[in-house]
Amino acid sequence: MNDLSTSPLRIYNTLTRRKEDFKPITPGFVGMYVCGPTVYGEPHLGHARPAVTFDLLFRYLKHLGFKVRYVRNITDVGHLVNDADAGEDKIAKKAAADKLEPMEVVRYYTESYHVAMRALNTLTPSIEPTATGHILEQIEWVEQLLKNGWAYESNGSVYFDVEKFAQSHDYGKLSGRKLEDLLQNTRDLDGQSDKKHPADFAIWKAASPEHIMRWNSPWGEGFPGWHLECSVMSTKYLGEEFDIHGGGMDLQFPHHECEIAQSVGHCGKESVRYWMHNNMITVNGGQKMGKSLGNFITLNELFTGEHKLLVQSYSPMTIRFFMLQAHYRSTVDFSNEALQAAEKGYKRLMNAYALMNKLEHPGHESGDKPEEEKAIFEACDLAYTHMNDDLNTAQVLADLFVLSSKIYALHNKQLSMSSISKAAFDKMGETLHVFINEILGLQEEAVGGDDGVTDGLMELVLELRQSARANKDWGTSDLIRDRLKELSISVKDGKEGSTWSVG
RNA sequence: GGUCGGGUGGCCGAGUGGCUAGGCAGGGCUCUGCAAAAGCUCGUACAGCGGUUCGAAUCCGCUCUCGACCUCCA
Repeated sequence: MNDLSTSPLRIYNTLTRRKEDFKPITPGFVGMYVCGPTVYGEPHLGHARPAVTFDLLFRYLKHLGFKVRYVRNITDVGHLVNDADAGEDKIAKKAAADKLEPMEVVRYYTESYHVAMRALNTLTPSIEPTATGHILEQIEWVEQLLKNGWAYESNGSVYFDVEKFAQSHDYGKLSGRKLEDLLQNTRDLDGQSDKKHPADFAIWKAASPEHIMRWNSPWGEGFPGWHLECSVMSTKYLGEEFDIHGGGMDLQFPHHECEIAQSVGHCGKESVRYWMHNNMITVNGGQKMGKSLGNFITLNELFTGEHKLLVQSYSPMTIRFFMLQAHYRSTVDFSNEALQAAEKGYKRLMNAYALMNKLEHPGHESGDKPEEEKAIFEACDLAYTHMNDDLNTAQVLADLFVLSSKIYALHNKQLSMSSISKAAFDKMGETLHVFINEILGLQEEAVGGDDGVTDGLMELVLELRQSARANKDWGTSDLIRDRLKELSISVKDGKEGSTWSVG
């Protein structure tokens, strides 16, 4: 385990609205639960943000030496369309429209989600439970909540009694809401509900005749209320008390608020120690992304460039880098200009990293430029300091760019290797490796074969070109460079010979 | 309307009382057969108006503006 004594990991807890030192319930172990996707459509930018944010946390916690169990659910039942007509189950509607079984829809989009998440280099969660796989457990929770007096049955549905709960508990503490305010805003709306109080929420919902996703229960055929699955599955796999619960800010209310109420109602205590919420994604200058606005971009469209708002394609790593350049609690705005900037920045960083691995240090124990030495050690330390400060990846990347500059300078002989010690050189390489690969999850984008054939061929081509250059045969030399350029291979001539890269 | 969170240089985006964020784009210089890359360097920003302070992008108030959530419901 790394030494945390200098600066402990601090994370922002939505519950307290403060950054807190992270201390796991069981030393050495961390349980984290993150709200995953509802699989009724193509994965889009909105899916990428929490996935990357909590992948980052997962990676960092593991790097710090914790044994982490990361649970991210797949919601595959009973989802309503909220950007179209109200009152329709998203998955059921999609299934009806395409004449498919609901589970065919679920299967298809779960796979799409996994493919996109792999492309973004997110690690597979330890457990990825589905709501449909936990119907029995959810029914048991409903029964327990009824038994504990926190719920009531009404026409085949079961509702959580928020009004009663609020009398003895602070319902709304997570999102800063008050029950009275909620009442005010709901009073004049549809009063034909089975609910006693407008703020009550369904934990079991009776299925209407046309509803195709339905299960038997003590209250008749129906399906579980959507807040329930997360409470049930998180506590099943992480225990009645666990460390971190994450998700998008949009889920704070009502979803996470309801989870708290359910957990208290069922377990007699709150389950979650640290609530973490990533901010949302906007498009083209702060517009929210929505199908109705015509700026809804799926990840696949981003990867291929096939969308009317996109002037080019953007690779998965560009997207990941772009999101990491912002802090996870800030909104991040997508535009072609911003993405192109990110693409270049990403390549600059990765190129520096590749050069680092080719550089060799003679081995002397002290350098003759103490200020360079100091700058390197400082940047390496700051990377950890900034990461520990609520995962401030924007600053971490800035620190890594400081190191990048040193590497380029060393590579171009603008900075002599004699300037820095072996220790500084090694520290720099180690820091870059750990942060880029392990923590930030950035990787070289796969191009061509990695069987050594491409490398060998390029070596040969560049050797031939080098001999042409030695003969001042600029025609041949430039022809080779131009033709390679047409194949998207850039050749750069340096003092120590030429290097090539794709893109 | 209610609750909460934002508005930073050409673009993106850190930063919460005084010290260079960083990336991209642009100008200059160096290197270079040319090109590219890279290094050095320049720009000197903090929505507006007041206030607190020796000193504010950073704290307080007001205004403007953007966004999230706010019946049913994953």
